[in-house]
Amino acid sequence: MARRRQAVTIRHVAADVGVSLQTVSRVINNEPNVRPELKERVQEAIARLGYVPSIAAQRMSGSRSYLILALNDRDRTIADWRARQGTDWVDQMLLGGMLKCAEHGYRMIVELVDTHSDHVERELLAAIAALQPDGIILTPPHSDNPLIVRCLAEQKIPFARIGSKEDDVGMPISMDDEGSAATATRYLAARGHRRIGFIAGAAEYNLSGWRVDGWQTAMAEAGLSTQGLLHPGDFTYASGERAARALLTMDSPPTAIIASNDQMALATLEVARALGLNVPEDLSVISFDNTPLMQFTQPQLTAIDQPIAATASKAVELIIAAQKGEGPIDELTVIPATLVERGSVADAKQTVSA
Amino acid sequence: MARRRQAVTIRHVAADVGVSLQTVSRVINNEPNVRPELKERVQEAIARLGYVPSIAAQRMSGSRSYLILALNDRDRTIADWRARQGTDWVDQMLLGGMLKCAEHGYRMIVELVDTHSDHVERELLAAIAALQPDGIILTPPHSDNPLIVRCLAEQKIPFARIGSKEDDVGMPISMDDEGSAATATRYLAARGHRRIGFIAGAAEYNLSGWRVDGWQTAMAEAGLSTQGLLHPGDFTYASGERAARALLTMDSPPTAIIASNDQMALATLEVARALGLNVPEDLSVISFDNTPLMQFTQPQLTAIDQPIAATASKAVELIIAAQKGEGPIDELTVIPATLVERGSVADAKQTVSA
DNA sequence: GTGAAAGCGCTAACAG
DNA sequence: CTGTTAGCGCTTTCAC
Repeated sequence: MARRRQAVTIRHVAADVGVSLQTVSRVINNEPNVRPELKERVQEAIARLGYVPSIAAQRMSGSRSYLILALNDRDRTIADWRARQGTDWVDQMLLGGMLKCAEHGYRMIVELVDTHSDHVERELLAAIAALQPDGIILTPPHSDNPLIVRCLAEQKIPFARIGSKEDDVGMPISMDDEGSAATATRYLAARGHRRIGFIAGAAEYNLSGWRVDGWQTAMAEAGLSTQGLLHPGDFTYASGERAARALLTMDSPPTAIIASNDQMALATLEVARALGLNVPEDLSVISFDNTPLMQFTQPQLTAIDQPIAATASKAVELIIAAQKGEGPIDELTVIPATLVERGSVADAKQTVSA
Repeated sequence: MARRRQAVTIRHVAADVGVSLQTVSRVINNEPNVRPELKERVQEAIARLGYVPSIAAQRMSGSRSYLILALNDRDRTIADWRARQGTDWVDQMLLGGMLKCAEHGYRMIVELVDTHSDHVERELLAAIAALQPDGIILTPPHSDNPLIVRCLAEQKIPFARIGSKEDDVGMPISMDDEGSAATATRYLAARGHRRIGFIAGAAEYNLSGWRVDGWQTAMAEAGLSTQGLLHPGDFTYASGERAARALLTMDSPPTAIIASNDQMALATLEVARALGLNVPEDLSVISFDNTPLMQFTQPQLTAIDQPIAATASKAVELIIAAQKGEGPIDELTVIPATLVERGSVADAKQTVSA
């Protein structure tokens, strides 16, 4: 393979304009101390010559790499891709994150890391050493993985923690899990539901707990009991099936169920069907995440939409700001989630008791 | 921001073992001229110190960048992401391409380029100058965009052309569009269908034509006429709707329709419903692509599955091989596609005529 | 087989 | 305000 060299370098530009490399460098990086007139001439030459700085060289000389790593959990991500169930988490991250990166001349690289591996740190350090990214975006469940978080803190790389509320290190961004769970609960209560079941997500994800909290808060607000109405799950279809079956076969079963993700909501739909319950007439269902499938179920599912793109976009902004020396923003950023109304919720039937 | 430097460099390793930088470099790159015993000691030190070469530095000194660019059409990709219809093209590319990259120590960067822009070349050149990738994967419709192809050929960067059959420059890889269209057609013919309609894809994509070719070939084989059974489309739902309506309202309409992508198949389903036709009893439908949604339509759609992951994986292999100086493989690589049987195809009804 | 020297394209630090 | 100098970490020559 022929050794490929930069076609046009800072040198060419400098020679063309008749200034030093430094001046060109200053113009590129929008630094002060260049006369407007000169700056303009340099910019003209850059455009005319089609000069684009080499990221590798910029990184080498100790400046930015213009690279942001988006760290996702290896097993879960690959499983989602293989399953082809329409889970578009990565797409939404790219939509929000990558486009925001592009606005600032950055690139986003998706990196998969096994959160359970005993050498997470080594994997991470290797990626950092190889790429020298300017920032890292952690997604659940990495966002609260102490090994990863500590490792990054030591490296002094700005990092955003999506789905985390820990503000000890890094920049936490939550999608308002608690608030949106409460919203869903209130929405059901307003329709007359008194017994609202809740299927929790994997305990490994902190957001699972917040969703439960939101439900409990709203239930308490409405003066409703949660006794026996909470069932654990782990985000898988199978766990949703077990939970839904347990909830729907109990004495005085719930008339509405909130599932902590789409797969478990899908399972709930199926269990209801098997039990001869019509959705939404006999059972209202609300799911979390709102992946594309939710528009194609029978009936279409009312769901809490996770603002993944907006969150990823915000994460990139925070990183770039931190990188500019504006210091990491360690207060929690909350991106609001919304309830998408579809066809899986109906008013509760009139109770027989007076 | 503190100027971040490599924690452990080739220098540390060299000093640790007591050899020159050169020797360490040779070991890293698996080059000859290092005694096995020495090589082992160096490798041990690398592992112990946790040394990982800096990609930026490697690129700087004229070697590989270990970066592969996956070029997708900006508008279409963003539209798909925004629509949240479950189109998982990018995911499947990552699944196949990124994992294959990882096997070889490469990274894949997704890059969006507007194929219609009059400065495609400038955009492309800018990405190349900035990233200095070792190879580029072109996806439709970029794969046959003469501006892009010529530009890359001049840059002497190995590039794969997914969905192309042009072997003039670059490495073409097709997903057997013609063959799989023929497969679908034969599958329907074997079930007694004599009038099989075909909705073509956007003319801008060469593969649209190949799919038509495959259909025509198989129809001819079976001694069936294609007269009036071909209708243009452009991959959008709206165009599928128009085409399906035209086909189904003609005199002696088709009893089966093959749509060149999922959106148009979805539209066909809807038009059939509007026309009071039951699928599959009155009309059989086969779609192309097999995005996740196809499992959730009513009925589930029988579809030709596009082996995107396998294709992307192959593209990465070709690039890495070419990069190693094994020279570009310019013969067409064909990745076989398969027909996924679901519920949208039934035997043709007995014709009334004896 | 192994090592020393030079330089990739850029920026930080310092002079002027 | 502008230019000069000295590397960043690595690989390529080219000696030995």
